[in-house]
Amino acid sequence: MPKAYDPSQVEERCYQRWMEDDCFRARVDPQRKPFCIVIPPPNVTGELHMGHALNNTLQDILVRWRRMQGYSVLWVPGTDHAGIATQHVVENRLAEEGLSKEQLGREAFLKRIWSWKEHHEQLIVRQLKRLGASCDWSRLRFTLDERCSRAVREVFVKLYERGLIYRGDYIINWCPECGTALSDLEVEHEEVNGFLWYVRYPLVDGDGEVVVATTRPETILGDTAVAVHPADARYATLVGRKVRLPIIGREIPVVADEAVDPDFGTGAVKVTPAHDPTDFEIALRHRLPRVVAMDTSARMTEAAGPYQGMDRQECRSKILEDLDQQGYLVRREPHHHAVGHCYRCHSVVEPMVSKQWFVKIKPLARAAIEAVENGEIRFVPERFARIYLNWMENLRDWCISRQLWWGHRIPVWYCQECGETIAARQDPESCRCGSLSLKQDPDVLDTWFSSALWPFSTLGWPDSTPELGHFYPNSVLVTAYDIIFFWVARMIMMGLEFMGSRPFDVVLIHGLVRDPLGRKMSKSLGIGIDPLEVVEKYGADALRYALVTGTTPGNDTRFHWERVEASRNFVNKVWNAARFCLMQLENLESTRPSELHLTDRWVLSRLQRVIRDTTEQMEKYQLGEAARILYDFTWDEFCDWYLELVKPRLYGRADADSAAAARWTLATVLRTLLKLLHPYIPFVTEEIWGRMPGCQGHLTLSPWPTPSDELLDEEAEAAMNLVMEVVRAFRHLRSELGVPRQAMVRGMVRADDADRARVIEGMKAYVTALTGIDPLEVGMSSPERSTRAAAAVLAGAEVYLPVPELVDLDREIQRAEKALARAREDLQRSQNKLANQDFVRKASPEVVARERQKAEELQEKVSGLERRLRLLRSVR
RNA sequence: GGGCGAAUAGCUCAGCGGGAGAGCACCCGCCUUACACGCGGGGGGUCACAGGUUCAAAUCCUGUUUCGCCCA
Repeated sequence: MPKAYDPSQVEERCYQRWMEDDCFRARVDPQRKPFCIVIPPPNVTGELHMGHALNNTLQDILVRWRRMQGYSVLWVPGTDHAGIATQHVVENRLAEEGLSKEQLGREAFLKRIWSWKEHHEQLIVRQLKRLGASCDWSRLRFTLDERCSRAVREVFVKLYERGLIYRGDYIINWCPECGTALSDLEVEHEEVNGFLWYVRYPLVDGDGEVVVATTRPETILGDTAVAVHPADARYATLVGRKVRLPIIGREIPVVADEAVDPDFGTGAVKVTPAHDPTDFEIALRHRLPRVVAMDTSARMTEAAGPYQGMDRQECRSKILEDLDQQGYLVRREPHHHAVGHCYRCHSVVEPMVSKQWFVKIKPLARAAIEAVENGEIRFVPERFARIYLNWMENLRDWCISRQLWWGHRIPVWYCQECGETIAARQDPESCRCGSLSLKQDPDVLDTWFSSALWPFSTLGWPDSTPELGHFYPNSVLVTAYDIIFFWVARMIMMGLEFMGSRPFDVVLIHGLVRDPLGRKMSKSLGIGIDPLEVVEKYGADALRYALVTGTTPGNDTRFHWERVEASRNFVNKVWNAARFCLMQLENLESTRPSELHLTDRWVLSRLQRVIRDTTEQMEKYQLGEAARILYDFTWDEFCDWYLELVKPRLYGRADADSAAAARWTLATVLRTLLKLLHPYIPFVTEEIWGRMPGCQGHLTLSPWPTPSDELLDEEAEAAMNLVMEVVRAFRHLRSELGVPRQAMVRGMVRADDADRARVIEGMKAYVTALTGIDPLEVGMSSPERSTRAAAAVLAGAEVYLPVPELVDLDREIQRAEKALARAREDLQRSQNKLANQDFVRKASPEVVARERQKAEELQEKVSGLERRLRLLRSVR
């Protein structure tokens, strides 16, 4: 076994063995409780980033843990076709070859994307395997594969039949760059410093005028009214009159509408129904016409008169110039406002009237709100439930059509003869009217429409498969908070609508992985760190451990190489602890020895608590906290204390029974620790497991430990606490006095009572082994010449190091005084508490008992220090 | 404008009603036959601020400040 653990020699081979033995295959077993997670499908656009690494590590921890607990576990892997993003990337590739998708044609272009998809899907699967993800690979899905597509059609048609999907002319967000409509969610609002322009609109009758303020002067060309607030006295006389649009001269009415904010600008606003959502609503109320002044490539239309053909930027500058020249521009003031940008290409989005397909959201949202309100679906941490509800409660209809080629083609056909609209599960051959001339809608669906079905489409829906019956609802959904609205909310709506029940019990939310400076990792900024690079350098176990420790659900984390290094060190620590154990375990006795040593009883007792605490934390999804408990126990108690304590029994010529008990304990603790650690660091633990005598099969399929009450041993824990205190005291004194490490020195322990004396007497050899104190005298009275010794006073015992040549009496007095002052202070505080009747009456009995014990110990310490000081002062 | 989060050791962060913690960094001493990816010892914090609730507050409530995020 090599001295340092080398993940590159282990991990891939290890994963291969799991696959060969089919460890991750899910089986529908009604006898066992199901545990099912569907992966948040990564986009086939690219490769995995650090966020995916975190997301999948969390899932894998849960899945491995439940599998060991005996659940029938299914983790469904898969990828997402990511409409806009993937089409974009492939289009860019084409552009490099000097080609456009139009030149290629729809079919050929789609073929290109499919081959892109094949390549990236493979890449992603490989990456997930490198991370250790224990998915059931036989069930790999893709949002655009045949099964998922069937589910999409089924849902679309059903919603259409139920009147929950409709097509119509409404204001949508248009990205001129991507050439498609976007949903409200796909628009990112960014604060920009722009201007507010004040423009004069002369009255048609008489010589008055209205001044309106606008941030988008080019939309003047689409104005069909001016609106004021009905209660605004300034404009009361103007309502019902007409103004003339500057430059193009169209006459438009002044209307009164509640939607106008009298405090914005002049209180009079221009109304551009075809290019602004609020104005669109106003126009409906006042039956105003819509003038489309800009087309889908953000160029001005015929309606823009002299500006026709200009793009929006150009038009804005030109019209401002013209307005100014013709005396219509009153003034301009700096204005800070939010402008919508496309979440994919980042160009400015234009609100625009357009014929699109929508999902009526209100009826679906109602049930989705209720499911979270009544606790059917639980968010961890809980605060995300409020965020979810807040958003769900004021939703607008969901625009689902996209002017793309890559995606689920909308299953709707239009009859070229009678104009009938047909939504169908199977491609129809003919119309009801008998016509064969049907044309399918050219658009595709929003990617999130198909991801919304993921929890059941991956299990075979709309067929009623055994998987669907067993694994739906899913147990947990693990995802970052940034797609709660995009994805989680929509899955809940669709699950409730089509399965009649929630898609999952728990939504476990995690944060984003940021760079060391707290910036969002971004490939374009060159500050992304490739998880595979980390895996290659430090191993997957180290990366996994680094990602989940020191984090708490829902909070962002920064990626630090030092943390990975620390995790690598931990993995190595486990490896070496095991190496030590395995060197001792050649002749493993599998039966429990009749007699256990104090140290055995102690470590076994502590182990029971660790089993209980880790499991409890995991049940609460506190995976970072569980990892911390395991780290502390493994490193501090098991390695630093137990392994050192056990050496004399194994190396020395101690009796065979004791050595056998030691080996049994080593094996027991190590075996249990490997199990507990396995969900976090699956590779190294499995590798060690494979080398342990008496461990059969795969660790990953072995049962999760349960704590045994019979091994809990408070007496042993108390005794060991005293021993450890004594050891620490000796080490401290040696270090303080500068006694060289190699030098054996005499030491004494005076115990306050016989029990304690017996404990230390019994552990003499071990104290010596750990401290280099030899001989060690244990008694109940102060040693002779103790004034010439350095001393430490503990609760119930004193420790002496008689090295007269190194002891400075004044320094000893000082040390004792300092310790006494501190002990007295602590004692006082404790006594005050206990003297408080309210405390004794109201605090829980355990707390009071603990406080009493603490006061007692402090009293012992104070008395001891007082004795010590009297003595020291008397000889001075 | 509405909502959410953060503020704890030099740095990065856990802890979230009863003894201030970890990793890294720092200081001292060690190649002690599992591990220098290590071992032993040590220093370092009015837990942002101001009120309140409570026998008890870093932890709960209210307000303030600073930073970040989401929605409109």
